Amino acid sequence: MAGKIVCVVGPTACGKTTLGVLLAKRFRGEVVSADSMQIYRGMTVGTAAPTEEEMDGVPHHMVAVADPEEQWSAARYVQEAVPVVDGILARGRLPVVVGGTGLWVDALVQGRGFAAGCAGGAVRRELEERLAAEGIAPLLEELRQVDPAAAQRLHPADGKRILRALEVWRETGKTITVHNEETRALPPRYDAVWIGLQFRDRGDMKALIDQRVDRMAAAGLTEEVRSLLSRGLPRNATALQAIGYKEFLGVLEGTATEAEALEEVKLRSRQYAKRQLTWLRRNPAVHWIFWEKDRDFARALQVSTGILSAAGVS
RNA sequence: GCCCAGAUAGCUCAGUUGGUAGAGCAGUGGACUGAAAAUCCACGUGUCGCUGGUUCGAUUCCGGCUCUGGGCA
Repeated sequence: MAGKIVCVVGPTACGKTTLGVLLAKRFRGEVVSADSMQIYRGMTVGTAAPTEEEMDGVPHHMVAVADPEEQWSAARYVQEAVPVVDGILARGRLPVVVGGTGLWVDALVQGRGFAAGCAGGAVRRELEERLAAEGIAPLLEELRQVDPAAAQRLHPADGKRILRALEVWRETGKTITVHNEETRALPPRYDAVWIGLQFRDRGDMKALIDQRVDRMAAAGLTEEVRSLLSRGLPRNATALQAIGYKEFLGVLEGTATEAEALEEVKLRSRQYAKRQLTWLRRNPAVHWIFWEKDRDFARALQVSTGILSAAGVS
C-alpha cells in the first residue's frame, strides 16, 4: 500500500468535479479522473467533462486522453492511471481521484488485476459471433464444463459475463473464478480516503440532472454528436455508448426530435445515477456528504477537509 | 344540441362469456473485475370515472350523469 489518496465519488451531477478541484487546491493536489467516457476527446459537453475554467488551474489527468475510436477498458485505464497517481505522490502532492465509474475507481485503488482478453480480440470476436448465432445456452453449457462455479453464479441471461468467463478460460487456461479469487486476495494499491456526494432527496437529484441536460443541449450537444460521427466514428464505438450520444443518433437521422432525445437522455441519466449509487453503497469506507437541497460546496469542503485531516492528510 | 367511441396502476393499454384484474414503460431495490454512461436480475391493491338498477355477487349487463376524443348539426 503505497501512498495516501482521496477518492471523490457519487452519482452523476452531484458535484464531484467541483469538490475535487476544491480539495486539490486545499491540499496541494492534482485530479485524476476515473470516468469511462470523459476519457475520450471531443465529448466535453455530453459527458460534462471539466472545462479549463472548472479546472481552475488544478492539473487534471486521464481526461480527454483517448481518441473516441479507441476501446478503453478498466484494465487499460488502470495500466495508465497507476503511473500517473504514483507520479503525483512522488512529487509530494495529493492524488484526488474523481470518478463516476465505480469499477474504474475500485480497480485503480484496490490493486487487483484483470485477466487477459479484450474487446476486438480474436477469441472475443469468435465468442460474440457464436452468441449472436447460437444464443446464450450453448455458451453457458460450455462454461459449466470448465467453470461450474461461474456458470452457477452468473445469471443465464447475462450473455456479456458468460462470454467473458469463457474468454478468460480460453485466453489464460485459468477460470475466471480462480482469477477472481486470486486477485481479490491482493492488498489494495493505495490507502484511500473515500468521500461520497449524494442528494438526500431523489427529486432534487432528478431536478439537477434535468437542468444539466438542458444546459448540455444549449451548449451544443447536437453539434458535438454530429462532429463525432463526421469523423467516421463507428456506431458501435464504446464512446458512443455514452448517455447523451446514442440518444441523439436518431435526431441526426431524423427519426426523433431533439425534445424526445433530451427526455430520453434525462431518463437514462437518472437510471444511471441509481446504478452508480447501488455500486457505491456497498463500499463501507465512503464518508457520505448529503446535499439537503442545493449543493453547498463551502460546507462540503469544510466537512471533507475535516475527514481528510482526521485521516492524516495534510 | 344529437350520434358514436372511450374512461382500468404514475403513463400507454389489455382483460374479466358476471366471482373485486395484468402487460409494457416509469419507479424502487440488487448484482457487477479487460464494453461498466455497459450488461443483467427481482419487486404489480389499483375507489376498474360517478350514481342508480338487475343479481347471491357488478369493474364486467342495463339506465342516468360527468369528462375526453371523433362525427353531424
